[in-house]
Amino acid sequence: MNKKKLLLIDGNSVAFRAFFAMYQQLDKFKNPEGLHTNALYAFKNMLDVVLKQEDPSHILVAFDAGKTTFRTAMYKDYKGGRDKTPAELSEQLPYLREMLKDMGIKSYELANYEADDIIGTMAKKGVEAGYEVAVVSGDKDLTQLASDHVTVYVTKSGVTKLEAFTPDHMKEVNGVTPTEFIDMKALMGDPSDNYPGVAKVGPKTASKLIQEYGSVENLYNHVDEMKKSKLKENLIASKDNALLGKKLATINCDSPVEVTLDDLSYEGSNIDDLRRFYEKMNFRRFLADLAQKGELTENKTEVKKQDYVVLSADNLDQPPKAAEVTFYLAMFGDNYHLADFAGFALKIGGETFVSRDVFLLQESPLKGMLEDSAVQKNVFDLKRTTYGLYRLGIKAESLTFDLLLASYLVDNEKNSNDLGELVQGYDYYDLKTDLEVYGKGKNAKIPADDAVFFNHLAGKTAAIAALKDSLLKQLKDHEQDDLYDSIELPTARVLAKMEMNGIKVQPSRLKELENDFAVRLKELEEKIYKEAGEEFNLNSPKQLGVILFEKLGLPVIKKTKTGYSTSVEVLNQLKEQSPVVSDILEYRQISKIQSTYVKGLLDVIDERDGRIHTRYLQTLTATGRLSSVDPNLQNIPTRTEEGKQIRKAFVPSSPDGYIYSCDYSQIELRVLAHVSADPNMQEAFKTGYDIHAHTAMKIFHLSSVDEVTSLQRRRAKAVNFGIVYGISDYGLSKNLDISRKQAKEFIDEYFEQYPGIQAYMDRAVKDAREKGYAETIMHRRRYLPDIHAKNFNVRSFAERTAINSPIQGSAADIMKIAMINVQKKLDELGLKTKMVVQVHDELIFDVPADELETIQKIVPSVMQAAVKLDVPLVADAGWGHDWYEAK
DNA sequence: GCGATCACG
DNA sequence: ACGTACGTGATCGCG
Repeated sequence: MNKKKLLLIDGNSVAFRAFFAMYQQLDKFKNPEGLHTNALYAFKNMLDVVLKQEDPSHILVAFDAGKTTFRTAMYKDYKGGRDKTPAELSEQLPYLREMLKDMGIKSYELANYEADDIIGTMAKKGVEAGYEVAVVSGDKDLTQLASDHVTVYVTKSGVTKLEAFTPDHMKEVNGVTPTEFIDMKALMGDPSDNYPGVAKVGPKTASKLIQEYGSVENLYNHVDEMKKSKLKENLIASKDNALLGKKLATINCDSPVEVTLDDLSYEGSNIDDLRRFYEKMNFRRFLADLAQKGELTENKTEVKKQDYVVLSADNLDQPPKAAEVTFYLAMFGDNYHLADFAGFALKIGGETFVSRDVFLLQESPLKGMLEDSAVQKNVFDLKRTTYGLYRLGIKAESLTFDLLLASYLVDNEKNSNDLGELVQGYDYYDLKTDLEVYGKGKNAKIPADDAVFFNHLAGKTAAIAALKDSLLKQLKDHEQDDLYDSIELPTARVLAKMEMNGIKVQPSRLKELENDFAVRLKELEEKIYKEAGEEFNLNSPKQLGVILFEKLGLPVIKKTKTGYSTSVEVLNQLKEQSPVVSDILEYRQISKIQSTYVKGLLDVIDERDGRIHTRYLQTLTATGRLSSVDPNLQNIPTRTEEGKQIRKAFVPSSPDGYIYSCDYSQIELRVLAHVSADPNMQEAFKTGYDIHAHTAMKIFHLSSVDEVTSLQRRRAKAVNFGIVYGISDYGLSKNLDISRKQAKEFIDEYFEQYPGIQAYMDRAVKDAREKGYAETIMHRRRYLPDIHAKNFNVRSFAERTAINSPIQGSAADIMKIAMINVQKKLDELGLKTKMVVQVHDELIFDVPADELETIQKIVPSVMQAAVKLDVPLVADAGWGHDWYEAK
């Protein structure tokens, strides 16, 4: 291949990003000599992504040579006031160069010049010589180099995601061309490089000015013609700053670099050197990758060969008796309610038994073992395993270790439903991923070759057994053993039962709705076509946009990446201008209900028992909440009357029975009152006030809750919600459709009235910064590496998450405890009532008529007693002959 | 396979 | 000045 592609990497800035991208792993990534290795590791990950994406013929990684450069000669404070590079990072830099060398990649630095100048110079040379050039950096300074033949990639959240800056993209982001971006920077200044620019000029103003005048110089040629304004004064006052800024911001593309393009030719790694380097750094992951690559080119060096015995009807008595076994039940596909069985593996001590024939499990030696509570079972995915065995008529007992749950608690980011992938996160490489063994998409299948499949199955039990102790230790170190033993494991068992129960659905009620909605949709459709003057696909936002904004000429309120936005928010603002808009809104609403709920639910009723069996995902969310899939029963409509009708189809299993619903009142705000220890908010809950009215009274300075108007209450409610989300004046103003200034006043007054809340928010952010994670009342963690991000938006998002996660997550903890306790009570009392659905703060039960009274007594009280907070927990109940009535 | 949209807490 | 609310899943059109 003759393609000439030059890859230029800004070594310092990418290393810096790499370091902070894996900052929370700092202590984990150390080689045996105590050298930190996290930046090296992340840098290598970035290189892999870029090498694959760009497939360069030539590569250079440029480094800064030292503190003094031609820029410091111009302006001595250039890059002054910067924090010193952390020692944990600088110690890695020499090894970074060593790694690059082993990878066959040239490093280069030049006295008096920055890496940027080297890159600019080589990019220029490259383009002149007919190369396509790709530049990778951790900051945006280099984007000024973008041109027809130069694409600048800037790392985004972490280092393996890259944002491509082409001239077009520059124009979109900044409104100016890459070269004009220099002028923009000159006006704005750059706080991180420590030069000032013009007072009060940020990106918006700078972009506008440069779009108008083209350059700093031309701007100053015409500055006298500008209307009198503060901006004009500031521009004139800072002329020298702006001109200096331009010099500092301009990359020198004619630096005296001594390397030639030919020097940069990339021929690939020196595998032996690289292997030695990985060994020195203890990069087992990369070592495994090297081994796998070897597998592709040389003869097959399989993953570790497992020893196993194939079980059949003839040797079922062979597995020995034991107090502890590791068991894996293989089903093909995610939905274990319906998935085909594929086989199983059973590891007892050093022996592993495998088979494709899951019906062997129904034979007494194996069934007896699985149902024997004296035999502890280690598994991967307790709920899936329990459900699969239940389908085989086996009531599994003593599933006491679940690697999936343990790993989710230790670090939910490292978690995966694919065991092979999960264990790699724990440096275990003797198991392939399901993706590798089964394949992807519609080509995926269980391998026909026994040797391959059995090895994979046996490998799974080996991996579970191998990681058990380490995971248990990590749980202990995190003070999470109680969360694991007393909350997650029992919750999994409760959820398995709820999934088995399912909820009864009356298809006739959905069919009626289907017909009604079909008629209404048809009418609306015809009306809209008439109003629009033509037929089009109403479900296509693209086609709808053309009709509304081009044909009917309505004003464009918001744009999306792909075109006009036609969301509810936008359409609501256009309602007055054209009658067709209201009809479209109505069509959208009905159509959503029809396709997602009426048709969607009809499709998933189990014909065998007339019920819907959702699956709860227990190890998915970042906060500890559950999610519900196939179908999602946690978003059944409730806000509109048409939508609510869906709930009439959810019925008790006996005709005279009840659907009983019990939900926590304001659980998140109560958690906030508890964790913040704010006396005023605690007082409001202890007194039993309507919390939103109480907040309104406080922030609007009323003397009693009776004086609160409904508008004031609505606004106070929005503020309360906003607080839980990590409020901003902008978000609140948008939500309430008020000015940003007014929103800010509400927030300020709120903090005044509830001083503990502000303190909580500050503490939440500070704690997250120090510990690297946020934590719930039950010690559930959420890691927040972005809390150290330099990018304002990325960091702000992490800060809001640090505030929200303990609140949302603690509420989730509480609900899980409640579910366990309620189920325990149902069992103790031998009730036939079934817990059937959980919707975050609400539990739904299928209750026989004669148990209603008992349920009313026990459910709210057990929920309220789930944990003891500094404010009371309150649960409200409702019931009726279907879900609609149970409110 | 992804973005836009909209359903829920 | 920066540009935002927190957490989810299903459906549709479109490339």
